[in-house]
Amino acid sequence: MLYTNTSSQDGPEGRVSSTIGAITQMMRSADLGPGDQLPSEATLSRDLNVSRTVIREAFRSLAAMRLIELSVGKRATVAELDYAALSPLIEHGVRTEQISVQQVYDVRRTIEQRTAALAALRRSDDQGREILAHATAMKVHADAPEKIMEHDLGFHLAIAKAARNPVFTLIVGAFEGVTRQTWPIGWRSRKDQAEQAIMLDLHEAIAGAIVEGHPQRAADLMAKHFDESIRALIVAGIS
Amino acid sequence: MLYTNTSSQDGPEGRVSSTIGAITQMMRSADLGPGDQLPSEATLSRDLNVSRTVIREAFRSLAAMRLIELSVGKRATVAELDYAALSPLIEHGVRTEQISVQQVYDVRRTIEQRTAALAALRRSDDQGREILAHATAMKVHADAPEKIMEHDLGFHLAIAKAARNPVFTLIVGAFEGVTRQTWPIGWRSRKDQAEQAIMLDLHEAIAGAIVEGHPQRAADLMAKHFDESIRALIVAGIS
DNA sequence: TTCTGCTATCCTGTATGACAGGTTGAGGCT
DNA sequence: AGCCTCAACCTGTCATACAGGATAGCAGAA
Repeated sequence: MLYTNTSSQDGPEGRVSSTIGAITQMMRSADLGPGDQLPSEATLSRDLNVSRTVIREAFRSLAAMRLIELSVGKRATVAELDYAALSPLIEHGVRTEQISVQQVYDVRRTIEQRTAALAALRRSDDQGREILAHATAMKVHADAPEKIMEHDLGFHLAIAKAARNPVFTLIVGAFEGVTRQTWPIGWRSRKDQAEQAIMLDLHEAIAGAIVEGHPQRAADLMAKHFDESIRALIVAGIS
Repeated sequence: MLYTNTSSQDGPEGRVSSTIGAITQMMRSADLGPGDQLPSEATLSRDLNVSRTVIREAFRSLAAMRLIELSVGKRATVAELDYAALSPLIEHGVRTEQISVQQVYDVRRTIEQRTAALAALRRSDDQGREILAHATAMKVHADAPEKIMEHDLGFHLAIAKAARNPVFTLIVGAFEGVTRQTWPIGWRSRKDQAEQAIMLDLHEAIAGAIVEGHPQRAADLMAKHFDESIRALIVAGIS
């Protein structure tokens, strides 16, 4: 009495895929929002006529796509958007040489010109302060590249958040992993302190333009910043 | 003799997460590229001292993130970049009202201005022909909105591919699902044939600028196109 | 009566064994 | 040499079992 399942037709991609579809459709029908609970694995197993194994693999898939969140002992919940969701994919593309670092920086340049302009228009006071704080912190820790990098990443992410469009945040977050791997290379290629100071000053200038509400200036400075960063990476021999 | 596993420390996130890390690191160490095979589930189960269950859930997660590809009977292989990888995440964000349609279009406007300019600079002859073909096909099927939409989607994706930066393709592809759901609304809001003709002409003009190699003109026309599309959605009451 | 602590219950994480069915390569037959 | 068959391997799914986290409800103490 193995297959009692002749009634539900599996798509050509197997039961797990069908189940993923069924669960997403169920979320849609029930109009579940972030934080809402999904049925338990056992319940879904009964309702969809598949084993708990299949439900679990479907859950894992949905969790990997950041549509739901799993935690032990508790039911699965609908997930909030997470800016880190896309990082693994981009890192994989770069590692397998399907994406070059320069291509990543070209996209960042395009996106962040816009986030800088939007941030200048839409930032809250708190967001303005946070952006400025990251920029000044970068200068303070001038001898600790690790800390400079963290504040640099925080700087760009804070600008994306201040642009008040979560899709931009998502995209900027997607590049954080790759940036973390390539940043030290670019930093080392800026040989003397003068070159390093130029980069730090640029960050401060961008923060200033955003805080003072000059979108065009913020965008232009951001473009300049990326031109300079890309140049530094080329000097270091990054393709 | 249940837990023989005291040697390998599980991270605080459970064995599946640790195993995902171990597998990605293994791919890195072995320098696996797209198409290369991973070890079998049984082998990994032995090597990593976890059950096949854990290996399978880790594989499902990696497959959901599009880092690997699974197929029955064959071993898992390292995946090529797939422009459709991000669609589910964006759709989820829109469905749960964490992202608005206008925010999606603002990002598309930003990105596709750039892809249009790059396409004008870098397109191959074949790519130019394909872009133009989509634009003219949209006019031919003027009475079949379904077909117009498909050629519209193909048009924008072809431009992204002609820009020769897979990250742009990835991002443009991410919005295909959402666009497919909102496109008909925008189309219906263009009441008379004159308004519809404007949109079709714009596509043809963009294709022309790309084929003739005018990046600035292509970008400007693309911006105009999105301004018009966003206006049409606002008229239709899309927030 | 209200607060506290314990327990029964539900739920997820992991392991194990079993079997159906797809895939592939090694031999053997023509 | 070319083709065919089959055994070995591999993934997909199911059933069952148990450890341990989470939680509500009940009982006892203040």
